[in-house]
Amino acid sequence: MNHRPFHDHMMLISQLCPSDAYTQIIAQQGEKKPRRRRNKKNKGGENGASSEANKKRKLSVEQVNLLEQNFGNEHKLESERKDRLAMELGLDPRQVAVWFQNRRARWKNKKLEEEYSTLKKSHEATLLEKCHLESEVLKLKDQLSEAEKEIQRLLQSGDRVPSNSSSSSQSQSVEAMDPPFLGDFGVDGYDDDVFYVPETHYINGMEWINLYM
Amino acid sequence: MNHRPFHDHMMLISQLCPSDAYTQIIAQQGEKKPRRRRNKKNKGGENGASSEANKKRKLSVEQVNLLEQNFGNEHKLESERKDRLAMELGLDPRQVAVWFQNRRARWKNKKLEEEYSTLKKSHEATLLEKCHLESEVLKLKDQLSEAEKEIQRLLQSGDRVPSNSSSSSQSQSVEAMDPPFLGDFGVDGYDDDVFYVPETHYINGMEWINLYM
DNA sequence: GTTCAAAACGTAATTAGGTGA
DNA sequence: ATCACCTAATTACGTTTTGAA
Repeated sequence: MNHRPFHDHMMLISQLCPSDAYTQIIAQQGEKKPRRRRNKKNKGGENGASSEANKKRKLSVEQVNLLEQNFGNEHKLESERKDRLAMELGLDPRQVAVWFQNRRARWKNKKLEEEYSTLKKSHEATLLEKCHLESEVLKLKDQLSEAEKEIQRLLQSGDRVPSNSSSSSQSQSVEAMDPPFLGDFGVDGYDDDVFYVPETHYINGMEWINLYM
Repeated sequence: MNHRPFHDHMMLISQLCPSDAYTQIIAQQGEKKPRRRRNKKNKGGENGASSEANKKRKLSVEQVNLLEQNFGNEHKLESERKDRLAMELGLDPRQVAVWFQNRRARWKNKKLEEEYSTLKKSHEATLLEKCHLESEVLKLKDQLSEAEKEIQRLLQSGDRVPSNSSSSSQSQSVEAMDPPFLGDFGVDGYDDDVFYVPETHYINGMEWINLYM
């Protein structure tokens, strides 16, 4: 065992002297919401705890638990909270800050993944609906052509009926409706005959709204 | 300046004995695609160049360039290549390996983001198509109902025409057509009277389009 | 079935660049 | 106009998983 080329020397000497370095922190700003920045002076003695020979990667589970808990409450970390946490955990405030930074980065990635799979589901559902609609369109076109045939038949069989008053010219107007909007987009195959919306009304569906909520 | 609390102690004790270790590598597997893992024996002296007092985080641009170039060719890194690269770059083979690992991780994230935006575009396009289809359906239903009305009119005005032979029962079948496929899926809202919603009226300001542009 | 080096994963820490008070 | 903090990218370490011998 121990086939690690370099490093592997002196790990986890762990934190020596946890005292000190948390002395001048905690007090000194009484505002409600400094909201951000400019909280401490904190120059001079940076650091402290853990000077020479500090190799301890990996925080303990309790430390991580507390950090996670705090992260759950609020992803941002004000100085006050940072210093309090650092003290409670026996860590350098800088470490706490770093932990939060990294945690936010991780969270962002995870969120991206979640959004991806959500979007994917949504996309698949929409594709299905699109299929439904396509077959619906086919069905309706079929029915329509049947109806047109029927009309032709009726007109021929009893061809002294003069009552073609209003809407018999529709069979032609099907292809020549003005597009209400969306003059041209990248979407092909809809360049003319877009969206219709003549005398009919209503709207339907609205399921798409779910996609955004 | 220099307010870095910890670390900064002996990093990279680095590679001593640079000799050897490239002796038994190169040869010895004649397969085309070992595909993964298990390439070399390569125990013992890792390392390469760059020795004492090595503070250098951050690889030089040339180093990164060469690494990137190699990564572009192939994301996987066989021991042979690793050792060759390490030698050329004056790095520890382990550093090269780590660099590749991290690079792969980065690449994965970037790919995710790309796929996300691709999927998103696709999704939006599909939504548009779906909208088109929905209006198409409305249009057809409108036309169909007009046609049905026309048929009724014709039947009534010339009501001694006995030629209702084949397809005159259609006026009812509008709502009761068997779905061509997709008997039932997880998609709700299509169970009955799909998309029709009789005389109601519409609206749709179409402001939703703003959500995508 | 066991072994074990490399891949994969998770995360700590550093650096650089940007921002606001 | 410095200072504290942020994001993003990097480097490296530690642990777990994996697959070929």
